[in-house]
Amino acid sequence: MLTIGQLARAVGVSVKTIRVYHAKGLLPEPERDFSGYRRYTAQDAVELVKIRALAEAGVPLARIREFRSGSDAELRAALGRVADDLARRISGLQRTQERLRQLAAGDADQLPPGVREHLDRLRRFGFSDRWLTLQADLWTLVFATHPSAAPGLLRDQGESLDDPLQRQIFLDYDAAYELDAEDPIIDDLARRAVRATQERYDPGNLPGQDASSDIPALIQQAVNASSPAWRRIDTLIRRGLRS
Amino acid sequence: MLTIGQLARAVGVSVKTIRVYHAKGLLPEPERDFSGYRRYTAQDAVELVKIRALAEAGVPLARIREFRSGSDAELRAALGRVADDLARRISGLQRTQERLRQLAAGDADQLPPGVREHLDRLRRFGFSDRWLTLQADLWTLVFATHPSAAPGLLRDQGESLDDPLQRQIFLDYDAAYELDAEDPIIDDLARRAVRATQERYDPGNLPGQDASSDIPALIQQAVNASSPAWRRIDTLIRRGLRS
DNA sequence: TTGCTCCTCACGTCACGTGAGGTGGC
DNA sequence: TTGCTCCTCACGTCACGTGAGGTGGC
Repeated sequence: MLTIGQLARAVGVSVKTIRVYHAKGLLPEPERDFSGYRRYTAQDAVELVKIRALAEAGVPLARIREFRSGSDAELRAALGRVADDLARRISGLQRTQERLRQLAAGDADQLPPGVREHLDRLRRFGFSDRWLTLQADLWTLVFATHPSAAPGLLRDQGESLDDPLQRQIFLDYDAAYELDAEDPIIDDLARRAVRATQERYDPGNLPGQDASSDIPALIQQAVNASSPAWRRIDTLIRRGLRS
Repeated sequence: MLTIGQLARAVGVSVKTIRVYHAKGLLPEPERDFSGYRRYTAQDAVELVKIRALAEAGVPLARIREFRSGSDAELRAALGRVADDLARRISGLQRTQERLRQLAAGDADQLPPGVREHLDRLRRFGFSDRWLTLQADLWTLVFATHPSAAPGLLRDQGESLDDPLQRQIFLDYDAAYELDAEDPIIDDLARRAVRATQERYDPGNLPGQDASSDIPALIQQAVNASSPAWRRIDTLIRRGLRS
């Protein structure tokens, strides 16, 4: 009944797409008329609509062909999984859309909300410019990669600065940058940091140690790279928290 | 601060993706350290997150590069358009998901709902097997390609069969299949069909003539191909409806 | 007759993925 | 030292798109 062009228009695909599906064995080659043209039935159109639904859902063509050879029950189950996958992809795209709207609304080249204030506090407490730069980079990165978790983490960090004991540990950490890695001050600093962390957080619930976020670990690595002393403090703290 | 691998993990892309973005000029090449490794700042991560938002929204990489060179206002407007496009794509995917769920639930290899009954009626009215097959194909195709409009069109078709005059026209159409294309019966039939159509529908609101659906036209073409007499009827009816 | 559609190769494209073969960092 | 990461080509892949060069249908 239908030529390849008519079928293509009916289903909303290109002629080439249909020919590719024939070549890959997704859609059986139909009868040819006396001049060699493919002639399609409505059943072919129904098949093509099904194939398109799967292809649009992101299923690779090779897997769609496998579906055709499986049993009806298998196919049913596979379709369910594909639909679930698609649901996840859709919500991913909705998050992408949200980010686009945010980018369209404001200029994201500035510091994330609250970070400016956080940095101002650090400056007043006497932290070094190096530490401030590092913190600016850190929070920019956390906000860019984990927009939902970032505000909570920043608030937590702000609270820990309220405690003079904690604050002193951070100040000492900052100052340790230029120390020799073997300096005994470093061992003392690491011990205090471990104790303070254990008092502040439940064990097994340390911020930045949860599986959902490896960003702090990355930051830590990047931080470590810049100073042998900082590298040693990190090693000692990790050892202390594990034992 | 960050190596390419760390940046990749932070943003959730592959190392290769980042290198491709450098090669295509989407993301500027960062400084290298003394051993030739690329070293990224948090700002680079923010840039990369923006690029990914656009890429995930389906914007071609070449257009993303153009965005970077445009003014801020242009970029803002372009982002809005991208977000709108994405919204459309998302609702398309939601329809795809709905189709997948339907395929997972029931076996779609059978006739669409109501078509079986329609065909039974046609048989009782004395239509030929050829006509029944054609109608089965036609409705299967319409339901596959226009699932939301199809039930209404089928109901409309059912109603027109209630009218003995209309029904006779269809029966004569069916029977004309084997007539010579020059047979005067055909001219009479075409005149009656035009009159009935004009009485039944508002001019400019003929079903299947609206822009939203070229399916009936395709079907008609396919139908025409099988009989010179039917081809002639179609030509005469179109001429009659236009004048 | 003229424009439109169909046919089959063959090559192009887009956004990466995958080694190959070699070097640097903890 | 050993496994992991980085580097630069070069080629592969997936799902089509795009001619090339030719023929059929209204």
